[in-house]
Amino acid sequence: MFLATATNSLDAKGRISVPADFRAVVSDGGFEGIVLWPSVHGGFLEGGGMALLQDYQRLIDNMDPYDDARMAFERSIFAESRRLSFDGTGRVTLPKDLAEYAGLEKQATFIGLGRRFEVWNPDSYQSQADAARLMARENKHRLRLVGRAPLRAPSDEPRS
Amino acid sequence: MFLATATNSLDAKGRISVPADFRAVVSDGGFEGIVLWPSVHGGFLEGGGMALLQDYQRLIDNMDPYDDARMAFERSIFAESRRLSFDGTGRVTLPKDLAEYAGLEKQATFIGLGRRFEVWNPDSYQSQADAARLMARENKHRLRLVGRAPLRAPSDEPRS
DNA sequence: TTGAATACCATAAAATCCCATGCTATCCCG
DNA sequence: CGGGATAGCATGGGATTTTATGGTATTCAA
Repeated sequence: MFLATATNSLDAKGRISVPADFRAVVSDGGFEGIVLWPSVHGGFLEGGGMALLQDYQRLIDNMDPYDDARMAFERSIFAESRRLSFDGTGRVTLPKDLAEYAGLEKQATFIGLGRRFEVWNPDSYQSQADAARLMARENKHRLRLVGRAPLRAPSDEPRS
Repeated sequence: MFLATATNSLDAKGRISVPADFRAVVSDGGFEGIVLWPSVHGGFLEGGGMALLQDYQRLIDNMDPYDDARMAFERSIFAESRRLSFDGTGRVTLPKDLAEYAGLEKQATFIGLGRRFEVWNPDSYQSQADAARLMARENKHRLRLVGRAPLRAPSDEPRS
């Protein structure tokens, strides 16, 4: 699972260290590296290991061949994504167009989001994070762990 | 289940012993350590084992992919949380930013809350606990309603 | 041959491992 | 019941390894 956030530097050759925790996660897909693509949600990158891509593949296989969403999916993820392998010390070289798309220059922030991660310009991310925190607080009631929760009155988590 | 509370010391390197009871609980997720994140409810930390995070993962997986709240949760839970593994004697190293967020210096109090736990500055927790007790006393008449199931339980109706 | 991409080496800082010690609760046996 | 042995726990410090990052060499192709 991709967790935590870390900000690392891009060097003159466009190389950047992938956080060690993330490297440990992607080692399962059989490919020593990550996959990155420009996000359809905004000016940042999304990524994961090969295992994630295989999950998406399986998802798409189950969609109707002429479903619009399917084609959008195929185009926006598979067609746009790059396979970047680690060098000896766990860095990848960021293709120029991806760096440009996400506005990455000196540094980049890796954000762990469970199954996948995102790569942001550090400054742009800050405001995102603040907004997310606010919204999470306002919607906290939706995070109840109903699956394994014992039978109890519908009051909120006993945050005492 | 995380139960009871314990106060342990932070050493010069930022290490702190996780209460032995808690260590026994988290061993299930396959990862020998805990996960901690800054609470959105106040200046303290929340934590649990990997199993708890997997529960959240499952919950989020079932939300609409385009739901704004979903992204907010991903960002405020996965992105903010840290995976801290035990050393040989059951300690973890508290990242500086987390310690700072919760105002932890010499000591920290672990509070078991069943499925998860919290980590507080001992002083803050004390005053918070006092306030909670006071509020509980002032509102004790409301407590009668809390334990009750929404559709009335067979045992607790006075049945005049 | 020149440029770009890739592999290899070096280093400082940070995280991790490993061993030692005092304390406390528990057990066991007289 | 008592007192010593024992095991588990919290804590301290030094040694070792990993990580992030910079630079240099080498390969490959145009």
